[in-house]
Formats: sequence, structure tokens, C-alpha cells
Amino acid sequence: MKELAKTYNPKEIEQSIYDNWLKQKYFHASCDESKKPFTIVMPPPNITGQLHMGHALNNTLQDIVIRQKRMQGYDALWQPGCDHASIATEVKIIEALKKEGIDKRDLGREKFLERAWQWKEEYGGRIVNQLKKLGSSADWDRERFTMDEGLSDAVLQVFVKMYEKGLIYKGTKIINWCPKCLTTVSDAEVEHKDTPGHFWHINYPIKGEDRCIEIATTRPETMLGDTAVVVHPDDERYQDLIGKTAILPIVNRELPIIADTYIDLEVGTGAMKVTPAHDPNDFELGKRYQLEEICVFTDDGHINENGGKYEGMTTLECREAIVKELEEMGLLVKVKAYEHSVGHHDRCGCIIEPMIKQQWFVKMDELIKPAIKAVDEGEIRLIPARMNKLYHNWTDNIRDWCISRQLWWGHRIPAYYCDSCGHMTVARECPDVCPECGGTSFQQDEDCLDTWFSSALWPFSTLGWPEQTPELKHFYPTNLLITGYDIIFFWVIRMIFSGYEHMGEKPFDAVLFTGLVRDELGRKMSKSLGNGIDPLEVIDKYGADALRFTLVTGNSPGNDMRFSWDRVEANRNFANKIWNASRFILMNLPEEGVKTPKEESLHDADKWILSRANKLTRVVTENMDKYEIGMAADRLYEFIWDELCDWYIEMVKPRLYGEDEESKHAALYTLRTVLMTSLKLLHPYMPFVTEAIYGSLQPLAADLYPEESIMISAWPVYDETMDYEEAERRTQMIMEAVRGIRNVRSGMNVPLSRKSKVYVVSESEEIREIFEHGHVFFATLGKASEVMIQKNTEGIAKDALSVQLAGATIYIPLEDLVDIDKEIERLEKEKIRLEGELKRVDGMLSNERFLSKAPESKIREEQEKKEKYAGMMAQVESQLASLRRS
RNA sequence: GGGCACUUGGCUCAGCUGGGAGAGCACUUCCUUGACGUGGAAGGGGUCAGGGGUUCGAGUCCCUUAGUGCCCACCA
Repeated sequence: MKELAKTYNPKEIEQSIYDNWLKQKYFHASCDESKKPFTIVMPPPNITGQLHMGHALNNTLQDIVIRQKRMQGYDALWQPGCDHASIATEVKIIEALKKEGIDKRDLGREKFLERAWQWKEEYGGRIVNQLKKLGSSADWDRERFTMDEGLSDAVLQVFVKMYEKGLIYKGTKIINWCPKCLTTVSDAEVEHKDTPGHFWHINYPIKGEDRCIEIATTRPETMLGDTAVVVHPDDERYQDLIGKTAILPIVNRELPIIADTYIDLEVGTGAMKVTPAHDPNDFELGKRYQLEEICVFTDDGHINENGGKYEGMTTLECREAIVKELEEMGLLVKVKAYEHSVGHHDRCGCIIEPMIKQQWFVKMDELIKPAIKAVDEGEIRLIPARMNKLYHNWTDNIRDWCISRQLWWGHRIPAYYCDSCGHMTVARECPDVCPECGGTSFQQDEDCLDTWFSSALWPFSTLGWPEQTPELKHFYPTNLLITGYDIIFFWVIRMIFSGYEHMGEKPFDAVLFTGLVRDELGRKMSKSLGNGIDPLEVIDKYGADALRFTLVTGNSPGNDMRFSWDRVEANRNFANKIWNASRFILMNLPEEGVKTPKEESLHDADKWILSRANKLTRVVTENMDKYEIGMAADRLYEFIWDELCDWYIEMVKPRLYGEDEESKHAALYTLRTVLMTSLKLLHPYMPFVTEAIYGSLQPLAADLYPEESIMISAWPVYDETMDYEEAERRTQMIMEAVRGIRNVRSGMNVPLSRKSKVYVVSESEEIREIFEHGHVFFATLGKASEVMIQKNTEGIAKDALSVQLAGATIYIPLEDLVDIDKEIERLEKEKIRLEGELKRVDGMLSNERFLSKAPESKIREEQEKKEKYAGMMAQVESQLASLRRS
């Protein structure tokens, strides 16, 4: 037998265990048609990424589910891979180039992409290695990358197909422009923040009249592109101005004054300038009234040639200059502080500029329908259910998805423009001949696709689509997705409609949402705050098992959680507890193992713990099946620590050291069996420590547990013939007696070394028999020098202390180790407690409405309690009386 | 402007479809018993945010008030 160290040291074992799992190919899903599949696709981390707590939580949950399913005999596939993270990666590479003094554009597309691939080779594996440290049992042999040949092919296929169906189109619309990243971004990537700003009230003179119309704006610089002024048709203030013309100050452009109900009478002056090129609302208005769209900004946030003398200024400089000029002209009426919502780029944080540009879009209205239906009708279950509302939040207001990005790192749009006639051909490959003019040279569209365009295909592209692979057939649709609720819009929704559109089927049955992992103060972990806790540091200090257990307990799905070092330590201690309990069992188990004993030789206590373990199996399995991961973990913790370690192991010691071989054998068998069940149930949560122990235990039990690794061993199954209700009841009675004795002794500060006689008095033959049977451990746990079990109080000193149980009384002779006042105090407390209980029960039982409406079983239950409490109360009272007499 | 969540012992949080308030950490007292002091035994501590309602019975369902956090929204 391998000797286990006195304390569990995760660092010593984790790496070699993991390496062995890899070597044995245990993570590999065989794609075996005869087995039922269970599939999880891993949300692909960015290749630029470093493991953070969010990943750790996410992947721990996925690993727990997939390990359990694997043990249950499923063909369990956890499909891993990485995302090329178009913009995130490109930004990093640009930064790296900048340090070398190189500009992206000088380098050119081809050389830039070379650098990007180099970067991918260098850093792409980093996060995967970090996931491995966590114990992740993903099928690494099947690792995919969104820019793999196969996945790129999927992207091309989808793009062309959708274009041909009219679901993808090229259009000129107002889009979100990031002046720093120099690319469009989708609506989902714009973060609206309430930002303090100003309302500038400006007078626009009316043409040919000696008066003005006062408009209010938060962005004076955009006035350079104004092409109208709009008021509400019912606004009495401006009735006579509708249809007239205003003169745009500085620029002297003539602006029609139009009326539209879009205007809110309450806001500002009720008159608004219209800048169709730089505001989404104005854009709509512009379309409605055929207004001119005058773009006045350059892509990098400066004023362009349409800005006249302001050309070349930044937008902010221009704002100041214009305000100053208006003031000098006497047209600035007033400036008010005003808080308004400003869109920021979620990645770089700078202000998004609405611009009109020609871009590629995915038409959403039809595409989204099956995705809405699937969630509404429960074909795809979101956990927790309240996420349905969040989901709807987005699906109900969906607009066409802008998918083109002015970036190089990503899937290049497969549109080709004929050099001679400009005709556009969308095809998987560059055409040989222009169908329009017969030209033979083409330019490919410069833009790339939004990163999420390829991740939307992830559940089937990773399985080989568009090839009809066996994997695709076997593993799709997948069963579960586990991800953060923050990417519902980016990813979850898009996978759902993509699944229906391209596969004709949902991508997964259920989505389990995780919350955010916050720091100990409840703050979001972020780079800028520097409060992030590195999961690898936690693993290094306390082990992966402790981290995993911490992340999945004390938290329910979709709720944020706080990280706490205290909890990690507590869970490390739990790992150590199992380690030591196992060490104890291994020390006692004979080399040749233990045969299954006859049922008669099992002690009540053995049956009790076997029965408890059996019920644990049921409750853990049920909870895991419901994805109540944390609940199952709590139960395991309680069972292993309280019932197995604190009770059963202590109960069993006298038998292990005693002479009765049959009893000893039964105890050892029970210990071995229950430990094995516990380890297996715990394995998905704490894979390393359970595997380490299993490695020592399994050789002693190879007949029943042939698998050389716990990872591939069979998941325990609840067996109703193993429910020993009677033995549970009997054992629990003795446990209650032991607690009572400990309570009395502790209440009087009796040192453990001081043993005393213990009398068990009961008129019930059956109860006396229970104590006779449990005598072996009752004596040790109750610190008894001698245990007397009798029918009456004969021979017991009058002043003996007593503990009342339901059908028996325990007496401990007072002798000289006792403080009478303390005992009276204790009994008084007990009396008060019983009085309370009796009052409650009486209240219920005397309530006619309760008697008439509550279920029969509940009423009977309460009646039984009443009898029990009444008996105990009588005992306490007589005990008190006799103590007071002495 | 909509919507969602949270408010339970000193701290961090569990508590599923309503039926005697729980855990971890912290705290008090005791214990070097032959698995573990990363341990064991016993214990203190909560009007489950406030108010109202439904019910025989509410931390759990409904309404409402307050505080906190988050999401969505094209009010210039």
C-alpha cells in the first residue's frame, strides 16, 4: 500500500495526475454510436487571454458536469477551442508594433497577418495550459480555433449562403464608429453611460426675419452638418415657424424648419437641430424628409473638409471654438449642465461616433423568430429562468447586425470587386471571370467579419460542419452551454439563431448562466483596479480542488459571488479531511481487501452509514441532473465531514481495535464501501484529491472496483434495497443519547478523561435492545466507564443527572464531578425549550382549521411530537424537583 | 423611462415546488483519545429590510415602501 502523507499536499500530486489522465486519453470522447452522447462546447477563450476567475468558475462547472456524465457512461464530449478575438488581438498587435516604432499601415496587410499568426503561436496555448491546471477534462485532441481551415470554411459557407438568401446585405446606414480603433462596432459592443455634459442653447436666425429659433444641443460641433431644424407639430411656440427657413450660424446654410412628432415638447427648447450624418435619430428624420447628409468628421475624430475653417481640429477643439464664436456672435443663449447617455466602445472605452458608412449587415427580423420561439416554448431552457427576460430584452428590440469591421485579423469578407466594371461577386473563392463584363482581375473586400460571426457557429463548426462528420451527427445538438450572462447578446442569441438557420436545429438544450466573481469587497475584478485575483495563484497556494470547490459552493446560478480566501482555506481543509479519513481507512484495511459480509453481520451503525451514503447518492445525482451543482456540493461536504468522519469513523473505532473479527470485517467493508462512494460522488468537484486516494484504495478493492482511475469508474447508483430505515432510526437514537451525554458533561465542564457510569433506562424492550446492540460505540462516544441498560431506575443514585430521550432516559451518577446549580440551569433551559415546543404543537392541534385543512400525515406527525415532548417534560420536571430537594 | 436581482446570525452566503431558521469564517469554553490541531466536543448569536394581504400555517406566494446593485432604451 502506498503511504499517504500526513497532510494533503496538492502541489505534489496534481501535475502528475493530470499528465496521466492525458496520457491515458481519458478526456477523449470516442464518438461511439452505441453510447448516448453528452456534449458541452466550451466558450472559446480569446487567444490573447489569461485565465481569470470568470474562466475558472465557468470551466469548473463544465468540468464537473462532464466528469459526472462520463462516469455515468455517456459518450461525454467537452469540446474546447479558442477564439481569434479579432479586435482584441489586433489591438494588442498594434500596440506591440508601436513599441517597435512600426505603424500597422506601413507594414501592410500581409506582413501584419504574419505577425498575428506568430502571436497566436506564441500565446495561443497559454490559456489552454492554464485551464489544464484547473483540472479541465476537455477533449484537447479536438481543440479548435475560429480561424482553423475548417472553421473558416464554415464562415465562408454561411456568409455566401446568407448573402444568396438575402440575409446578408451591403448597405449604407448610420453605424457605430470607434475613432480610436478605426472600425465599426455592433450595437452590442456599445456601452451607454450616463455622462455629465452641457446643453448649449443656440439661436438660429430665421431667414428674412428679425428673429431666431432657439435650439438646444449637447454637441455644438455637429452643427456643421446640420441640414434642418425640427419642432413638434403641436407646439404652440413654433406654429408660425414651421415651413420657414433658418440660417445655420457660422456656416450660413439654409435649414428648413420641419415638424415631426418625434420631438419631445419637454426637452430643451422643443426645437432641435437635425444632423443626419452624426446622430441615429437625426438619420431617421433625414430619411423621412430627404434631408442632405453632411458628414463633417474624419474617421479618426477630426473635422473634415466640410467643416470649413475648423477642418483639422479634433471634435473637442472644434466644440470649444464654435461655442466661443457663437458667444462672440451673440447667438449663444445659455449653457446648462446636463447629464446624458453617451455610447462608449466597450473595448477601448472611447466615445462612439455615429457615422454613415457603407457596411455589411445581417438582416435580423426573420432570423430571430425561431430563436425567440425556442426560448419562449422551453425548447431551450435558460437557467435561471429569469434570464428569459434578459434574452427578450434584446430579441424584442433587435436591429440588423453590422458585421463588417475595418480590421485585418479575422475572416475577410468573401466579396470580390471586378477591376474593370466594379461588379461585386460574393463567393467562397475569388471568381475567374466577372459575370458582368468578363474581366479577370478582382479586389477582395478589405473588411473582416465581426469576431462573433464565427463564434455564432461554434456549436456545429467545431464538430466539423459544413462537412457531415460522424461527430456532427453524434454530438449535435449539444446538451449544455455554461457561460456568463454578460454575453447573452454577443454570443448566446447568435448561436441560437445560427443553429436554427444552418442546422435546422437548436444548438443546445440548456444554458446555465454564471454570475460574476467579485473581489472580497464585492467589486468587479478589473485590470484598472488591480483587484483581480489570479486563479493560478490560488491553485498554487491551496490546490485546484480547493479553488474549484470554492467557486461552486455558496452560490446559485446566475448570481454574482464574492471571492474569499477564507473559503478557499476552508475547502482546502475539507480536502485534507477526506485525505486523512482515507488515510485512516487505508491504515486499517488489510492488503487482501475485504469481502462483502453477510447482511446479518452488519451492525446497525454500518447499515446506517450505508443507507445514508445511498441516499446521498440519490440526492447528489438528482441535484446534478438539475444542474444544482452547488447544492450537491453542500450535501457532499456535510455527509463526508459530519456523518462519515465525525460520527461513523468514531463509532467504528472500538470494533476495529476489538477482538470480534466478524464485526471488524463488517466495519472495514462498510468503511471501504462508503469511502469509495463518497470519493466517486466527490470526484467531479475535487478531481485531484479523489484520484490520488483512489489510486491507493482501488488496489485493495479491485474485485468490485476494477477501473484503474476514478475518472473512468462508474458513477454510484441509488439502490432502494440499500435504504435501511430501521437501522437509521435505531442508530440515530443512540446518536441522540450520545449528544445528550456530551451536552450534560460539557455543561458541567467534566473533563473527557473523567469517565462515568452511564445508565440507560427504558421500559421498552425494543429500545433496550437498541442500546445493547450499540453498546460498543455508545460506551466510547459517551465516555462511559460502564454502561448499564435496565428497565427501571433501580440502583441509580437519586441525584444522578439525566438526559431525556423520546423513549428512554439516560442517567449519569452525579458522584463528585458535578455542579448542581449548573445542572438546574441546564434543565431550566431545557424546560423552557420544551414549553415552547409544546405550546407550538398545542396551538396547531387545537386549531380547528388546521385540523380540518392540513393533510392527515401532518396532523399525525404533530400529535406524535406532542406525546414525545410531554413525556420529556415530565421527566425534566421530576428531575428538577429532585435536584432542588438535595 | 422600462426591466431584473438583492436585503436571512459579526462577516460571506445557502435555503427547490409554503409545514419546526442553516453552513463556512469569526467568537466563547473544553480536549496533545492511536486519520486529521488544515483536528475534535459543547456553546452564544437572527422580530429572515419595513408595512399590508392570501393561507390552518409565509424567509418561501401576492401587493406596497425603502435601500443597494445590475441590465436595457436613438430624449436632442
